[in-house]
Amino acid sequence: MDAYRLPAKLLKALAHPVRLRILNALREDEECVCHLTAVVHHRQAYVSQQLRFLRQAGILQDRKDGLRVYYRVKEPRVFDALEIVNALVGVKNEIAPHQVVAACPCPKCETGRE
Amino acid sequence: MDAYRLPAKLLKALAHPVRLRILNALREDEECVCHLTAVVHHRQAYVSQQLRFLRQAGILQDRKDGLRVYYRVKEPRVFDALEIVNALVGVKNEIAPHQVVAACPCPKCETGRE
DNA sequence: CCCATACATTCCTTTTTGTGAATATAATTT
DNA sequence: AAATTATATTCACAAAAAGGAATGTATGGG
Repeated sequence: MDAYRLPAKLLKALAHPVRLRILNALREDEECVCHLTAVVHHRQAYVSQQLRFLRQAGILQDRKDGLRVYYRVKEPRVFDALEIVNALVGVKNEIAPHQVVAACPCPKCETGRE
Repeated sequence: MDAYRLPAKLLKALAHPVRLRILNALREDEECVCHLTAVVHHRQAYVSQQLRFLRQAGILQDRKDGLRVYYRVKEPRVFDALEIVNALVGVKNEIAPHQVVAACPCPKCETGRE
């Protein structure tokens, strides 16, 4: 009967400030955990927890490459939904094109620093 | 700093099966509490709780008319967001054009029965 | 004024979620 | 193989949400 359980579950995964922030960092490209940790200003273990939450909700997908794990958004349409929500509450979050973070040792930040 | 708190709060209000069901009943028009209670198959007090939740989140608006209180969705754009979410999880909830409910004594259901 | 009806609120208990701390795993380097 | 680095998991506790039950309020009718 409940055609509402699944969407509710997805919405619940989205309904968290830190997770929204992570998703916003994944708007244009995949990122490694160390990068997300730096961007989001939380401990690595905590970020991993939220990433697992988003992964289990089917929102994120991960890819291993050596020591690093890269996360990406499975379905860009989530951003369409989030943009509507942002508009409804009068918020616009800018899409930063891969913020290079000093604390992040990943290749993408490395080349940005060169 | 947190441009993510507000959207997260709105999403949390949406992230609940019963509340989604209520919203779906409000797709095309306002409805009174007694009608929503009948449609949603929950106790009136419980429905009132969820309605308050949605009202406090700024999603619903109420209008008094005699004994009855009619609720309506403030911003139809929430349905756009919800439709994307539904599509993402592979659900489509049909828009029933004001289901006439036997248990509901409101004028809209009355005229439907005549 | 009393009663019935429609809706709201408050209180309480159970369950779920949030978050920190510590620890585990797995690939890489030396 | 040991150490290092990147990431994941587990445990414990606090905080919040879910939901039931009882009760409160307000409007309209007799």
